Amino acid sequence: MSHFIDVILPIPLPNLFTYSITKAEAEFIKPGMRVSVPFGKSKIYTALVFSVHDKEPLVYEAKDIHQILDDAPIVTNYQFQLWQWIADYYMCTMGEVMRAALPNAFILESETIIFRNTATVVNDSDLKDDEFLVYEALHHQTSLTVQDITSIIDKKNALPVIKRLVEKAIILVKEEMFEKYKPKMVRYVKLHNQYASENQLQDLLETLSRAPKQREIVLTLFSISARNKKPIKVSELTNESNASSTIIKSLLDKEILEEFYIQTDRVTYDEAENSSQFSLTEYQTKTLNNIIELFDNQNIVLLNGVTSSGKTEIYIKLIESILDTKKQALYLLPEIALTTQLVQRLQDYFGEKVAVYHSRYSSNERVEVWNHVLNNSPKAQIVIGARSAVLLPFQNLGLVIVDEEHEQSYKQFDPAPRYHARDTAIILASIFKVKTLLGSATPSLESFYNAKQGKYGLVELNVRYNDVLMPDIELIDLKDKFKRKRMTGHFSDRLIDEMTETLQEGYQIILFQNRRGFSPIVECQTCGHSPQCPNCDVSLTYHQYRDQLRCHYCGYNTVMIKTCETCGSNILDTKGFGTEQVEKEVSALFPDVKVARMDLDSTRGKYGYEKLIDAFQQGEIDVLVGTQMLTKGLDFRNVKLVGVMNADNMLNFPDFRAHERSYQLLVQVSGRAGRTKERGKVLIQTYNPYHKILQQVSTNNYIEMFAEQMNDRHIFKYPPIYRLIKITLKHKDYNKVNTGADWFAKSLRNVFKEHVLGPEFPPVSRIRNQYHKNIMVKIPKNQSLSKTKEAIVKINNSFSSVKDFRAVRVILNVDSF
DNA sequence: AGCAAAATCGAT
DNA sequence: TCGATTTTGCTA
Repeated sequence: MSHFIDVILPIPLPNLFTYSITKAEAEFIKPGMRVSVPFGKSKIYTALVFSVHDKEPLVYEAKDIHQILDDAPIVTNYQFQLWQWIADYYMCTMGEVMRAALPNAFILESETIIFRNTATVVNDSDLKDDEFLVYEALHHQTSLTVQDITSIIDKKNALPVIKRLVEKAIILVKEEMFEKYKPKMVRYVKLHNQYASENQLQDLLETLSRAPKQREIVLTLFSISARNKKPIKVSELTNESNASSTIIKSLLDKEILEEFYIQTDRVTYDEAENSSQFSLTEYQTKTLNNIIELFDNQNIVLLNGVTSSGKTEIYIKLIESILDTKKQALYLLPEIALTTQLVQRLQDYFGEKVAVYHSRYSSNERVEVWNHVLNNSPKAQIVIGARSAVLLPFQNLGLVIVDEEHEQSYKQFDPAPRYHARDTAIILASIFKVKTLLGSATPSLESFYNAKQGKYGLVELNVRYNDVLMPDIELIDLKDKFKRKRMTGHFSDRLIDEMTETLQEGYQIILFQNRRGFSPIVECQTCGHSPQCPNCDVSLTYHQYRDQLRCHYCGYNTVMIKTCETCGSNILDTKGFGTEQVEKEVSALFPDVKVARMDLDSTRGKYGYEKLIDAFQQGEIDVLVGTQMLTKGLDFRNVKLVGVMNADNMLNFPDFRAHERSYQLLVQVSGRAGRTKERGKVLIQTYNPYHKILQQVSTNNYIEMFAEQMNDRHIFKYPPIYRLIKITLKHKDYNKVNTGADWFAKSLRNVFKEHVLGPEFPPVSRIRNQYHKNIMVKIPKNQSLSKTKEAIVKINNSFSSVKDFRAVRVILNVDSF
C-alpha cells in the first residue's frame, strides 16, 4: 500500500497538496510536523503536514517529499481547529494562517546556488558579455546566489543568463535549504581537568607567577566559582578581571582553561528581588468574586472598569487561580500597551512563569517562546502578548484575558488573515472549553451589546484605585477663544493657565494631538498649490526636525521646498498642525520646561519607546506631547493635567465608528490624568463644544453614548446589529478599478439587494500608485453567514474569470474595522 | 507566492 | 525584427 500526506504550504492557495511518502515515513510523520517539499519548477518549500493517509490522488501523480524537518509536531491539533476557523471565518487560506502563526524561522525556503562546472572546458569567445561576467566571477568565488548575479550583470532579471549558462554546461545550479533558527550558545570556561587536584593547582599558580595577568584571571575564576556554584560565562570573567579576550585565549591555548558552550534562552528573566505580593481592595475583591461567579454560567465575561480602577490586579489574581489548577493562561494586550512596566509587574509577581510574545521580538526569540508554550514548559505558564500570541501552540489552556478589548489594533489589517484577536481568542477559549475575560474602560459597542443581550456576563467597576476621583473634564470652545483673541498659537488661555499652575505644583502634563509631523498641508499663499505625494492621493506632511516633506502612507519623502513648485512664489503657508508643532509651541511658551514628543517618528528603534516612557516616569520630562500612542495603558503617577489640542479631526473622520472611537480615545487619554492622590484635570479644545460625544466624554456617560450610537447603528444597519464584509479592489489603472468595482457591486446587488453599499473611493483613493475602491456587504443577523460568504466567493470567482478584471486585486475583509 | 511560457511592447 | 517587459497559467 502506498502512503500520502496532505500538506499546507505557506502561500495563498486554497487547497492542500498531496505528496507521496514511504511506509517508514508514514509511520514516523504526524500531523503538525514540518516537511520540505518540492513545489513548482525548482523551489523547495516548508510545508506543514495536515494529515497522513493512503488515498492516492486520481488526477495527478504525487511527488515525493524532500525531507522531514521535525522529530515531533510543532503545531497542535487545537491549533489546526483554530486555524480552520480563522480560514473559514475570515475568508483566507490555511497557508495564510500558517504564515501568520508560525515564527518566520520555522518557514525555511530554498535558495538557488550557482557553481562552476569544472568538467566543461570553456572557450571565452563562446560567451556573451554578461555570461562572461558571471563565468569570471566564479573564478573568484566558489558559489553565487541569484541575487549576486543580478548585481554582477546589473540587470533586473538574471534568470535568462543563468539558464543559458546551464544549457552550455558552464555552470551547475543547486537548491539549498538554510536552517533559520539558531540556538543561542554562550561560551563558558572552567579550569582544565589536569588541575583538578590541590597540588596541581599550587604548581599552576607557581608557574604563572611570572605572568601576573594570567594569574589574576585564574584567581578571579576561583573567587567567582566560590561565590556561586554555577558555570562561569566568559563574559562574566572578562568583566570581573578586566582581562582582554587575548589573555583568555592564551590561557585556553596553554590548556590551563577549557571552554565549553551551553545553549541558552534569548529571552531571560532577571530574578526579582522581592516577589511583590499585594492584596486587592474591597472593590477589587468584590469584582473578582463577581467575575468568578458569572463564569459559572457564562463563558465570556466583560469587565467594564473605569481607567485606573486596578483591572490588572484583578487579572493577576484570576491568572493565579488558574495556575493553581496547573493550566496555562493567555493575557492579550494591544501591541503598544505591552510595555516593560506591565511585563515587569507580572514577572515580579509570577517570576519566570511569564513568557512574552510580540512583534518586536526577533524571529529566534519567537521560536523559543513557541517551543516553551508547545512543551507546556514551566517558563510559559502565563503568556502575555499582542495579537499574534493568540496563535501560539497552547497545550493546556485554562483562561484567556483580553485587556483593552475595544482596541482596534486587535484586528489585523494587512496581510491576510485579517483576524480579530479578541474574537479569535474567544474561539480559542471555546476550543479548550475555558473562560474568556474581556476588559476595558470603554468597551466596544460589540462587546457591551453582547453583554446587554446576555451573551456575555457583565461586571462593572466604577471606582478608581485608592478612591481617586475621576478627572475633571473641561471643554474649551476654540471658536470663541479665537474670536476673543485668547489664543497663543494652538493654545487657549485656559490651557496655558492650567499648564502654568500644574508645572508650578511640580506635576507633569500630557498633551494629545492625534497627528504627527509639523503640519499636514503646505500651501502656497499665491496660487494655493500644495505639494502632493507622487504615489498616493494625499498632501505631504511637513516634518520640521528633518526639514522634510513626507507621505504617511507610502513613506515617500523629499526636502522641504523653499518656493512653490508651480508658481515659484516663496510665501508658503502651513495648514493644520501635528505633534512637532505642539512641541515647538510648548518650548516657546515655557522656555524652562523640558518637553518631549512621543509618536512614530520619535520612537524608532527597539527601545526608543521605552526610553521615552522611562524618562517621563523619572521626571526628566515635564511635558509629553504625543499621538494616540500615549493613550494605551500607560501608568504615569505624576501626571495631573491632560490637554487635548483638537478633538475635532477625529470626530469628523468619515467612518461609522468615528464617534465610538473618539469617545474611547478621549476617555482613555483623560484617564492618564490624576492617577494617584490629586484629582486630575483634562482640557479638551474643540470647535464643537456641544458635540454630543464631547458632552458624553466630559460627563463620563458611557451609557448614553452607547444608547445613542446603537441607535445610529440600528438606523444605518451597521455592526453590531449587522455584520459587515468589506471588499476592496486594487489596481494601478483607475478605469479598471472603477469598471471592476461596478461589475462586482452589481453582481452582489443581484443577491443581497439593498444590503450592498458602494462602490466608493476611500478618503485616500490612491496608495502606492494603486487605486482603491470599496464595496460593503451588510449582513442582517438572521442571514446565514456561511451562505453569504459562499455567494461572495462565487461572485469573486466569476469576477476573476473575466479577462479584463483578472489583474484587479480583490481583498475580502470580514468584520472590517 | 514564484516561476516560466506566452503575449505584448518598443526601439532599431 | 529581436529583445525586453508584462500578462497568464500552474504548482500536487
